[in-house]
Amino acid sequence: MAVEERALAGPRTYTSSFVNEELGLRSHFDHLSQNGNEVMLLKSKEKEILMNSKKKDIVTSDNPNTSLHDVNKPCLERILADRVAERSQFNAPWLDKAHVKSSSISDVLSPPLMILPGLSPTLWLDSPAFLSTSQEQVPTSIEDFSVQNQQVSYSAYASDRKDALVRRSSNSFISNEQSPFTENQPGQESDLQSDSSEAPPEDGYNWGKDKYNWRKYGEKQVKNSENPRRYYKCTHPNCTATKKVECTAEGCITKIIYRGVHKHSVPHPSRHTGVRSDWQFSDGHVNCSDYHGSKSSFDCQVDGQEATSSSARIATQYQNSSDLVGDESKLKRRIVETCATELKSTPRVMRKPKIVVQTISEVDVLDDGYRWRKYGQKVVKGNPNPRHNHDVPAAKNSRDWNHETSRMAANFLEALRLDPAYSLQNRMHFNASKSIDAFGRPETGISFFGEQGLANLRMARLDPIAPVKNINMPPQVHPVQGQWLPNEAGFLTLQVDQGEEHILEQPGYF
DNA sequence: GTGTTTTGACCGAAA
DNA sequence: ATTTCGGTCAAAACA
Ligand SMILES: [Zn+2]
Repeated sequence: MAVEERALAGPRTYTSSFVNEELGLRSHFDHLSQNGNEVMLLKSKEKEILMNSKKKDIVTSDNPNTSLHDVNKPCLERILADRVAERSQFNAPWLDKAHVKSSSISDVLSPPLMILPGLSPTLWLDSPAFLSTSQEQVPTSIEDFSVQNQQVSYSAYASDRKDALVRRSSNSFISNEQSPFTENQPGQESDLQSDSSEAPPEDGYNWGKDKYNWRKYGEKQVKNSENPRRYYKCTHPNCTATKKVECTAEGCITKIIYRGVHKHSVPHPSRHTGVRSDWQFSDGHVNCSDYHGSKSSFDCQVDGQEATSSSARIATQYQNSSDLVGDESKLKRRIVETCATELKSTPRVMRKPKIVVQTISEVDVLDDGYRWRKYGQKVVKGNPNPRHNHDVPAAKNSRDWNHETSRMAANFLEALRLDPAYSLQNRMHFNASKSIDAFGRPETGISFFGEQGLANLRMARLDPIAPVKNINMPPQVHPVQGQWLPNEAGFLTLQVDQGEEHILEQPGYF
């Protein structure tokens, strides 16, 4: 493959700066349901944030001094996953709901987590999103987004051994893999790596696979890492998404770094009637269209009156709509995931994975019709500490601020999507509440704040006009440039990168 | 014949 | 100016 990355795209009309991404999730659930298997997500251990200021990555490492490390305690991720399983109508036999509701969450939320007054983990899990039935899988809360997305993002799959195992030889499990949820085609799968004799990861959770097809284009031994780094590029035409994977000799994935956003749908597992959802998050509106043509949307509105310099409220409503707008994603992001390396037996499948890092946005495609490759970044004079700017969205006016806050919120969602427990384990302050809105409908709210910035996400759930099924995707992350970084107090805050002004200067955005 | 992986070369950025 | 490093290229090998 050659140089399409550098080819100039023809001028395009700017429409939106948001991301459009399709993901097929329902098929996963279908498969899980069909096999009647359980979903197991191993807990993440407590993490401590380390900063590589040069790389602008957040790296965390194991902190053995936490209760999250205790295998015997229920894992929040498991709990959340089980909720998903529950909602998806497949078994999750290991969940002890009574236990969860009574005390286990508190155990999971180990000391580093600061549970604010008013936040009840039980309440959190009792949010409408979790209690909704499978007939109305409307993402009504952040939890909903995060959990469902975790399913997608990390391709959690049933612990059925055949399915849990990588089915190709060599290291090609990284690339060109069908979804583990795809129905097994006996003839096809037989020639693949027969790992059936090996023990699958106990968590039944394949952290190395995802729903895209990748082509390896390089491998390098990087410093300070005993494992080589392998470079992969999405095989989809004109897609610039890449990922880097570090693997032990045994095939245990220790680190995955995603970069870029796929500009296409998830490659469809053939012959499977999966449900695909298209999501668009465009200027206050989240539109969703699933595979069966049912469409829905909800508004993500910023309440300007509450939008002060320190807080904002984003009200989310669900409503029936079909105004999907063609939009191309212009966001390039980097998602770094670091996994623990405790794999004992099964090669190529991560055991007890550990998701660590946050997203770092990096735009290389601007919406001016051309593609741009970032070649440098510089701290501007007079800005001694750019990393600590923009805790509070900087804006020229309330609309700017609203947008910025909205993007912060979306990034928060993304953070949770990557790891629902992340915010907890990294001392992200948040608060959650459950209440009844003016129309008697339950609503779940979550607020998060760091050093200075404070933003409230308040998502009111409205009963959809028509039953909305299979809405499994979150609003897409706004193309904000920044990352979640711990501040001096150890709180995680979104840091909007300096030197990325082009983001804010996108026409039609502010 | 096509698509992918391997692997040393190559390149730009930073030290 | 030179070295180091991370990332990419691309030809050859491979499936
Ligand atoms: Zn792609």
